[in-house]
Amino acid sequence: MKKLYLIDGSSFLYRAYFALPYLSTKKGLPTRVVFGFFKMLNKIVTEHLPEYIAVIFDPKGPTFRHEMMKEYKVKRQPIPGEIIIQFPYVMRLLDAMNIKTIVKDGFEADDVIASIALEHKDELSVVVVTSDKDLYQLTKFGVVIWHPQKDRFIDDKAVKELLGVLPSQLVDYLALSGDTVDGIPGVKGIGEKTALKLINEFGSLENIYENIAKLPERLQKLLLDGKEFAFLSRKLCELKNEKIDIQIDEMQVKTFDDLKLLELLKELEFYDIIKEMQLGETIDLSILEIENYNRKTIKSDVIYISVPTIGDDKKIILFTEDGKKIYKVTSEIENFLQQIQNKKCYTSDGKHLIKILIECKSDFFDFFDLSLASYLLNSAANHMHTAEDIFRDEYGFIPEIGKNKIASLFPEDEYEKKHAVLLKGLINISKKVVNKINEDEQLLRLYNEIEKPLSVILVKMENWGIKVNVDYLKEINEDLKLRLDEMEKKIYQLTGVEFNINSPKQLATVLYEKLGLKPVKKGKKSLSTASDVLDELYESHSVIPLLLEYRNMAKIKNTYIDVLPNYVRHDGRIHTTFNQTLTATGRLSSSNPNLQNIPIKYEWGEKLRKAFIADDGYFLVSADYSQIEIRILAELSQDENLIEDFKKRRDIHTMTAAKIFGVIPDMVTKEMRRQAKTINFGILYGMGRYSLSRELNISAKDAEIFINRYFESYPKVKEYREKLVAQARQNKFVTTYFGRKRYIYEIDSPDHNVRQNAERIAINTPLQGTAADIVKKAMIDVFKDLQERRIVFKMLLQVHDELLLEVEDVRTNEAIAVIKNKMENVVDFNVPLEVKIGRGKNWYEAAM
DNA sequence: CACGTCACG
DNA sequence: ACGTACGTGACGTGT
Repeated sequence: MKKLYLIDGSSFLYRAYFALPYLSTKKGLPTRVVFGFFKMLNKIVTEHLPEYIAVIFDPKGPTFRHEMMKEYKVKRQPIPGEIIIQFPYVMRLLDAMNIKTIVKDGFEADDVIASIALEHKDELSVVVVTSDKDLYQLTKFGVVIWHPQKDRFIDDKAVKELLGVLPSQLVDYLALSGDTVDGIPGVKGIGEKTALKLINEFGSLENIYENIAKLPERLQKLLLDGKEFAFLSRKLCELKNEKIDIQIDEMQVKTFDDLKLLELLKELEFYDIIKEMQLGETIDLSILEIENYNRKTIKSDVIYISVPTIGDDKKIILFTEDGKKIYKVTSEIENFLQQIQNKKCYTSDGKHLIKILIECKSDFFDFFDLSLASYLLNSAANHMHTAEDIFRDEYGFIPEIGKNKIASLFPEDEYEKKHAVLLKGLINISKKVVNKINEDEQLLRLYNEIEKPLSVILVKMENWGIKVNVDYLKEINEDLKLRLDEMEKKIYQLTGVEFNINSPKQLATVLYEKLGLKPVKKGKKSLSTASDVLDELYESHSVIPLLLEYRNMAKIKNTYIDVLPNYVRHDGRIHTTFNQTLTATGRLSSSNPNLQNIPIKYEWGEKLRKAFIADDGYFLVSADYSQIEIRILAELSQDENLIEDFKKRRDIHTMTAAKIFGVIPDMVTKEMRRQAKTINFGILYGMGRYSLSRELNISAKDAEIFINRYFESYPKVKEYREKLVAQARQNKFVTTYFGRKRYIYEIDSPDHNVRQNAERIAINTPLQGTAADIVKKAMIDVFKDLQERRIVFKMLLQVHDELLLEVEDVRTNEAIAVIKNKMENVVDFNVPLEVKIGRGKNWYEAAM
């Protein structure tokens, strides 16, 4: 007889959760539930070989609770958050495994399982996979239970052996003993032993109560007190036979969707499973050998180039023709570069290759930058799309000589060997990635028209660097040191203790225990001393203002003034690194050092920015988009009111204030404008009433009123936000104006917090991302125009909505006009873009 | 290496 | 009942 396996989904979820140790991806996504779920399910599929299979869940997934139990206020163990978080992944897993998932509105999983089992019990051998004792009832109809923990089949006889009662008595037994796992209350004070004795003596619940007088007094009392619960429990346990509209064909076992499954397993970082199942394409590494280039004639039209970073001075290039052999270029690099001018070249770090080209004074030639394409295809990946990242994504491991067996294949130097293996895999991946990006017209355009040309500019920016006045930094550092010493002493004086102010833990002890300050604002593990908390305590102790100032100064000293001079190279300039393939939204990031978070506020921020200077004969020019994200919101939502405000060049926060407070713009006070500004930003971030109330220090109710007033004033904004969430829910991704994609799988999470966070991401990403696209395109346009005009300039920094350039002083006026014009006309929106631009001998002046 | 904190947009 | 804004990078502390 053919086999039908009905799997109790929640049973698997819990089993996986409790049986395994904590497991999570690099980014912190817990994964043990999906892992265990897969293992168990895969075992069933591959070892039991059923012809039909289905997994059944309660209607609201793992968060389901019996409605009836709510009425009776029966407490069930809360669902572990881990299970809730991983539930969407389990659903994706089932989808990828092509296994029928059944969730019936209004029907408990148990009842659905029972109904289907009974429907098919005669023509199929039905196996119910569960550890839920409720379902053991089914054995009386010849249905067999597979218990995943005990790893055995259970039939009607086995039920009697295991529990001591017949399947037909099971409900009455559970009505008394309860089942904590399943949330069946049972009768208080009666455990498995007593229940068993009673059932075996009297047979049924009714019979027990009829003969209650025969029982000892203590038991009588327990039974009478718990009578309501006993019958409720029984009702909960009874399986209903419903009409479930599922055709047997729908449950037919199919082969897995290997591609989907691989994607998911990679995302969950289940590399062992990928290997085990041989899902990743196995690379034939055996033909690899490394040979010296020696001015060889390169025959192939397609080559893959890798430039390993060995040391600063030692340059080597590895390349391969059609993946047949790896060649090493250590000398004759110019000759090599000459030869490949007209070939189709691939590489996984374009910026690096361009730097080599520049160093070798070779002409620029075109190549395919795998990392940029890989980034566009999945910007939400939790890595930087380096060669290793891309390789690991595909094959599930990183070649590591020594640990890995492939090591023995290489007689050459280890470092090169590792790269040779990478190279071989990356060739295969390149082909796939090229195909994938060609499928999405918009991503292809982003690649060709934005990311690729931008990478060339970024190289130049990194190479140029920005001039820093180190002497000046040392000077103000002396000041800073003195001031910090003073403040330290004062803080000790005011608190009466000497302690490490930089230790949040010690500071918390001093503030909250020694000084007995307020019952605190917030705190998870230790009590928070964050600045917003201290702000609220501002009046309660004279040390608080000092602490805030001390923190600010210490931060600027430790993070900037002490550190930046170490980054200044012999040319007197700091060369940051711009990462083009990191952020989920499409922004750049800057590191080593990060020049996108140089302080600007307060006394010391100003002082610091004055250290970034123009060379003699140059000016720094700073150009920044004003309120670009709100303008983009106006354009994308096509909200007439918002568009009009910008068209008439009105102050947007004032206009918002006028609308939500119902006054004319002239009546808007500073405080009203401030609140409106907070709301405007909140809208961009998908903020809710609670966070707004916290931010504005008003009640949640008032915050809600504000938000409602906002949406009444800008109705299309509300629509647009809702549209984005709906889009995300449907596609599992959102896009920017230019079609940049961000996948958001969490949008389906049953966990309220996770899902709401996903919704905020869905709202914010198109706005932040479109801004990022616009600024990137602006960089390209500005660069090109200045270059065509032969203006001597250096593009130095991009700080999300600001560009900083160094321009020859004699043509600064012209350059300013060009920059402003290009930036404002990057896109043809209904909403005007506005750029504020200034010049100066230092960054502070330029951005004033 | 995680955490709390804080710098920027 | 709970916790609460998007995107980053870097520092010091403390396990």
